[in-house]
Amino acid sequence: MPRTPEQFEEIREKTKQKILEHSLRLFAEKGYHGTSISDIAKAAGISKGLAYNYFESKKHLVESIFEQIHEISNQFEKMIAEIDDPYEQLRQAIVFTFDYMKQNEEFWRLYVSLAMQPTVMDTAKKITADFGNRVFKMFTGVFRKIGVPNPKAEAYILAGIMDGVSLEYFFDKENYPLISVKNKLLEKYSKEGLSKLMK
Amino acid sequence: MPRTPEQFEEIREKTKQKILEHSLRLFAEKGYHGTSISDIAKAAGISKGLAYNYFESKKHLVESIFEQIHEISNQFEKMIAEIDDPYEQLRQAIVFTFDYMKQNEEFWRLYVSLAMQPTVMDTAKKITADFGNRVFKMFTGVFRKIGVPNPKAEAYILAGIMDGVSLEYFFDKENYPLISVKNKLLEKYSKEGLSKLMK
Amino acid sequence: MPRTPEQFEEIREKTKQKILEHSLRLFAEKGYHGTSISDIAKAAGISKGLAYNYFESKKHLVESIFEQIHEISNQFEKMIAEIDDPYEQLRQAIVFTFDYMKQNEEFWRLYVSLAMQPTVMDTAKKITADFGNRVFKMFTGVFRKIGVPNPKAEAYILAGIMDGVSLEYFFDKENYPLISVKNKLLEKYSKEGLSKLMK
Amino acid sequence: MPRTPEQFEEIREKTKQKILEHSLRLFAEKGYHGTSISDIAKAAGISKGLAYNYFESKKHLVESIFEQIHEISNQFEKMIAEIDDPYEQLRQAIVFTFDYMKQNEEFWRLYVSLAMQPTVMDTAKKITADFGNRVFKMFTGVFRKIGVPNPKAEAYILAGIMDGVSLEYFFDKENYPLISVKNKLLEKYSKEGLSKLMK
DNA sequence: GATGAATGAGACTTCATTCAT
DNA sequence: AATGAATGAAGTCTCATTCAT
Repeated sequence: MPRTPEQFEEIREKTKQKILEHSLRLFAEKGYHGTSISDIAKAAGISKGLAYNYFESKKHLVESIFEQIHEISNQFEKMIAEIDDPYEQLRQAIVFTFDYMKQNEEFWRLYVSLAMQPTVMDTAKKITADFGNRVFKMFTGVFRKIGVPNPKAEAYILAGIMDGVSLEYFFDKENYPLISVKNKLLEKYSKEGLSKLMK
Repeated sequence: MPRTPEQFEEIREKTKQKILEHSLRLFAEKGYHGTSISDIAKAAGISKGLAYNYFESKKHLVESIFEQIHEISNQFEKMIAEIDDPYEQLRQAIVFTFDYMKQNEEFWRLYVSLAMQPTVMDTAKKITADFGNRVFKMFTGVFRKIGVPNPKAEAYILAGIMDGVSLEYFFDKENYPLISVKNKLLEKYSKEGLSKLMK
Repeated sequence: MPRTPEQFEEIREKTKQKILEHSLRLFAEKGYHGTSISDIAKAAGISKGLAYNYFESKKHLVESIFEQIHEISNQFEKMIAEIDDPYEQLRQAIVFTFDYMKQNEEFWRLYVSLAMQPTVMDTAKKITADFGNRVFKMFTGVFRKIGVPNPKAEAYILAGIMDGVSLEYFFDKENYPLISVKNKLLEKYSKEGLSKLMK
Repeated sequence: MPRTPEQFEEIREKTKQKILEHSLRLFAEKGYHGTSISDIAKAAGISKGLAYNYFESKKHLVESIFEQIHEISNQFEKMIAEIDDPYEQLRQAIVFTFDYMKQNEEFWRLYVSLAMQPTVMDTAKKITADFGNRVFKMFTGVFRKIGVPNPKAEAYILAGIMDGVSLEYFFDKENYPLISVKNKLLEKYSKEGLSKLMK
């Protein structure tokens, strides 16, 4: 009994997801160079050859993972766009970042570890840059609306904080006081916090 | 007649420096995994074998480079220790970080790119953690002296900013408004900036 | 369609045998250190890389070969155990050794050449020691049954003869009077030979 | 004050001896391939370059060591030649072998471990063969004089015993009952021992 | 006589990728 | 769709030997 095209499609999708899942985990755990296609295939319970049926190359595979960032980017922008109050926008941006970081550790870790790797990925660089730009523009807009002086610099700093905090959190997850840092940031970037600065 | 020990020492020192220099550059440019000993030897104008006369492995080589961070760490601490006024301490810390970043781009870039790599280096991790701790303690002390609420969180945030800014600067050096960000930070962490927050 | 597991198994077995065969020959001919994986691969008509699909290192490869000694050891013991008469046991032991030596020259040569190499193989040492012990115990038992004075020393001497004769035979196969030596030994260790000694 | 030619000669001789000594030790301990010229130079307290001033190559060095066997050979033959009684000749040959083995362990160990190595040394092979032949001829002569049947085979066996015992002794020095084996052999090859066989 | 920096060939090993089935 | 044997390039590292001083 031959499978219907739909069944084939389903199998393909499932297998693809399995590969993505395990390679994300392994890349995050052992690094891009520390993870071989063999490792991934074994973890995903498929043959090495099959992996190439789904992804052209190791690079394409990691880039595929990386492209998830688009989705995040979209979610993020959509969420922000639905809010009117710029202070609330900031609050949600911070909350989202911290939540996402905690809930998608593997992805975030991979993202952080690869973004700085030269050579590995031109595409990744572009994707990262694109994401960075969108976030940055969003922040700039918000700060401008609020009326902060030099909103661009302020946006770069907030973006920097987000990146820096991620970096350090992943560097030493056990000891990082994530909640206390988050609260402090929410306070700093609240209406009260910002208005103090503007006096 | 053999060369004198001093002559040998001089040769060794020179060659060692040449290797360190070129490997720093290449690691920063193409990443640790993207740079082979062969590349380094070629760049340094020596044979592959000779590199191993100076560094027992590729890992040891990169660790050697990494250990410069101790020196920076010491410079940094010493400089800060010589200042009494906590506001001035903060100011100098920020200035130092930005200056160092600009003047030692290659090293800083390598540092940032390796610190997040799993697998590669236990030593690097330890060195990085150590450096991070020292900076963090220093910041905490300063903020406590100033009387900021929750000085620990404040220290983590400032450390995060430094890391995040570095990250983003190196990610897109051409377009990053380093000076404007630096000034904004100096303003935020000046006596006036901080006292506004504490009201 | 992928090959069936059986087909894969068959391929693996064939290739593995090919590698073992050629490496045994080369190790015996040119010594362990004188034979590179490259040599073996070339001889076996496979790529260097493939050799590592079958044996995780050069050491493991030679150890794999070496482990054949277990089989010999077992054959030897089984054969001896099936005989009741101790004189016949001795006779068969001698015959077996000489026959095996002639029929498995390469293996025997490798065995002899490696057993004495320091450094190369801890495993080989253990295997060799184990084999030696079993043979030695067997001989001791036989001599004790026969009632020879100091059966232990006698066993050590017989074992020594076997090793020494192998050594010298392989050292100069062309000229070694293997048959005449064998006969002499059979005579010495026959019922008549031994009973003369005990008078 | 320039050195006299004699002084130079003395220095040369001393240094040469030092190199020979340490390389013998290291070769015996770690094997020929496991010992580098660097190791030897370090152990002998000289520079790598200097070693090449004394020995053309690593091969030549080990061959130089090997040539000591000539001396032994000569000592051995001279000693035997001075004895008239063939039984006493055998006795002394056995005693000499065991004594030499104990007193020159390193050399003997190297000899045993290298004699079987293919590739390494053509010269060593020749030297070894030469030594073997002389011993063998001597034994044959003795057995012929005594009137043993098939003196050649008997000589091969005795030579084999000597080699085999050495091999096994060095393989597990701690546990080898060298004295008891030696006594047994002296007994076997004494006038009484041999005459029993000839009845 | 003496040094040790420097070379370069070659060894072992890994791994992304291909391909016959 | 699926397998895993097979390839081959490239990488790390070692070491006998040379050579300028």
